[in-house]
Amino acid sequence: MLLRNQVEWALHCCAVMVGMPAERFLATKVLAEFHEVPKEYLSKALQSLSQAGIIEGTLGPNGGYRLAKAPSEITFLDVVEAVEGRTSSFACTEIRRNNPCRPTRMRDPKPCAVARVMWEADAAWRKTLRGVRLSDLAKTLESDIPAELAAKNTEWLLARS
Amino acid sequence: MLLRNQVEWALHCCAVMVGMPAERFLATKVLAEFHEVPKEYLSKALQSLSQAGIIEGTLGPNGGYRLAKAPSEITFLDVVEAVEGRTSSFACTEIRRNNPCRPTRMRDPKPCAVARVMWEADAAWRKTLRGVRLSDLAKTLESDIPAELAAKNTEWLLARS
DNA sequence: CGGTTACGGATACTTCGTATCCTTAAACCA
DNA sequence: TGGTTTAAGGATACGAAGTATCCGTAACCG
Ligand code: SF4
Ligand code: SF4
Repeated sequence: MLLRNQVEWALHCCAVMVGMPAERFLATKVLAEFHEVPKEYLSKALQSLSQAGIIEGTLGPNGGYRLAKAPSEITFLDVVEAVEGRTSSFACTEIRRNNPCRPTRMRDPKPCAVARVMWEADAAWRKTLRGVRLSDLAKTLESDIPAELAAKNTEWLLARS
Repeated sequence: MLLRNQVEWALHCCAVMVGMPAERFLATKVLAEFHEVPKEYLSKALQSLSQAGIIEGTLGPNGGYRLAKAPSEITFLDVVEAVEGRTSSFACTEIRRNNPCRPTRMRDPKPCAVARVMWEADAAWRKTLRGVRLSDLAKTLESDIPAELAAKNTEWLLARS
């Protein structure tokens, strides 16, 4: 069970956008070159984010994407679910219905104990992701990344928009 | 991102074994017929559980598998990790190293902020699974499943061992 | 108008989960 | 002792899903 690498790309792109001056758009091409990932494929991830209302895009020269909301209004879960989907990691096939002893017309009042536990774990995973916002990430990166490098990154990105 | 359905099978097989009288072995063939899943493929999942020390197998007629430990000593996480693996759901490709502005010889003191959050969420998922034991599951099933059906299941399974 | 960009559909490639088959070795039984 | 049953594990085929690329369209800009 592995998350798509688009999740990583999407999160990094968001991290980059948080550091950009408001109203400025970043083109897919620039983001792809910055991370050295295939432009066309990264585009799909950004489209997912756009569709989810996390970022917004504009066309034409100087076009691209920017955050559609305040960084404090965007959680990790928003980003992850936009590209990975909202379905639980545990899929229930209802194999208990195959039980040969079970009366054919028996009704299942509720999801079985196994599924409930697995879904609870999935909820805990999502709760953790929902608890971290892009604004939190920005603050962490501020102390993680040397100010000099951060400035150089912003400059590099803006020069190509 | 989806767990293999072997996880579901493994958990259900464990649930069944908890209800069996101690020392009795259940053959792969019987477990497969009970759940209506392919015997040869289910066998792989059971082998994983066996290798993880969760169940133990014996050969020959009346052979099969049984729990290797007390139900209170086996957690959901043990079962899930045995078949699904212990690697985190978030794989870090270290794409921050591709940053063209980054000094080539720069050392990364620690995993970046993005990865730390994702791994924290993964830890929360595992923590939830570690908190539920097979003995807990047995207790829940006891109130979920009519006693009559439970008895019939046990009888059906024992008759074929 | 021509160039740039997001957008979305279609398509190929690659990886991984699913499933089956076969052989070996151990345990049991007649 | 020899034949049967079963777990164990390697090899292989198949299918689904993730990865990646290509192309046409529509919007934006100078
Ligand atoms: S986990 Fe429970 S609800 Fe899901 S298929 Fe198995 S028995 Fe049914
Ligand atoms: S998540 Fe962080 S550590 Fe992992 S690849 Fe991205 S930048 Fe590197």
